[in-house]
Amino acid sequence: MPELPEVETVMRGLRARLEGRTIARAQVNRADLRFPIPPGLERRLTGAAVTGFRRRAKYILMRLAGGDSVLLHLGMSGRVAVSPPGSNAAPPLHEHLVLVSNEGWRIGLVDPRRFGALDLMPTAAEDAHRLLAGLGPEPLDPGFTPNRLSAALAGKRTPIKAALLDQRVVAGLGNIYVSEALFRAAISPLRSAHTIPGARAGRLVPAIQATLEEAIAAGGSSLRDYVQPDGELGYFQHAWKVYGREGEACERCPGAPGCGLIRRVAQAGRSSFYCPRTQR
DNA sequence: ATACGCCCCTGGTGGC
DNA sequence: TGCCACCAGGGGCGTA
Repeated sequence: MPELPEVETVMRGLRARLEGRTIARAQVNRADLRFPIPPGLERRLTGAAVTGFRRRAKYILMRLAGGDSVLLHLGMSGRVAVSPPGSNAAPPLHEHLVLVSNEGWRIGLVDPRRFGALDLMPTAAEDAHRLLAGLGPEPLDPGFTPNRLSAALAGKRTPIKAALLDQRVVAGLGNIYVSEALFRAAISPLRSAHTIPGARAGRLVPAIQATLEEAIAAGGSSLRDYVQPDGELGYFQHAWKVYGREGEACERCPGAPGCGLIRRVAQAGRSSFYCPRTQR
């Protein structure tokens, strides 16, 4: 799915077409996503002025004049398709929500697997929403420090890979960027989380931040169904050092004697990629 | 509290 | 060409 960089890219695409505009038309085509789209959403959106956007973890929040916020989560396969006024291409399959702005831009939420979600809540209570309430720190905020991460990992016997996927520890990382950040920090995904606090956390925090910032600058990673809202592909997938590179030589040790090849292991049912020689 | 397996759902890919 | 197993960016739930 869209992880933090992809969600950030999608949020910016929505902002460019909807912030300061009005939703002229809203249509729900299919309500049974991860949980049902609230029955009142269509009516609440129609005619609403959009005042702003915010991202929290992998969630997008769209604020409406009048005090409500729409929560959008893309799940594994969700994407947003934005098309300009006058384009009359056939709507894509699995387009569950369509918005048309007062300027005629068409915004479709497409999600084949329907693991995504839409909800409606008062803007003042955004952070109290059950899906947002337990989230850990934003990795790109100043509050995400080695000390904060160390405190969250202290005493955890679980592998660092699983700990970083836990949205209560840090919010917004997913399977791709955890592998990439651990490579950058030269830490094995198999290492127990309680051994990270200290110097390793000092490497890991900037590694997570640099990985995410570079991915955002590249428009995210494109694979399977992810494209930016304007239809362009993100291109960070070309910068992956380990994800999806099983059997290739690690770029930190190509050709070196005893050079390890990138290895794939399953942890908690998800693939982790790492270089067994340089990641310890 | 914590950790793991399983489930939600559709589609793409590669092997036979 | 067809069929089938397996895999996929998330996350919540029940069970130990």
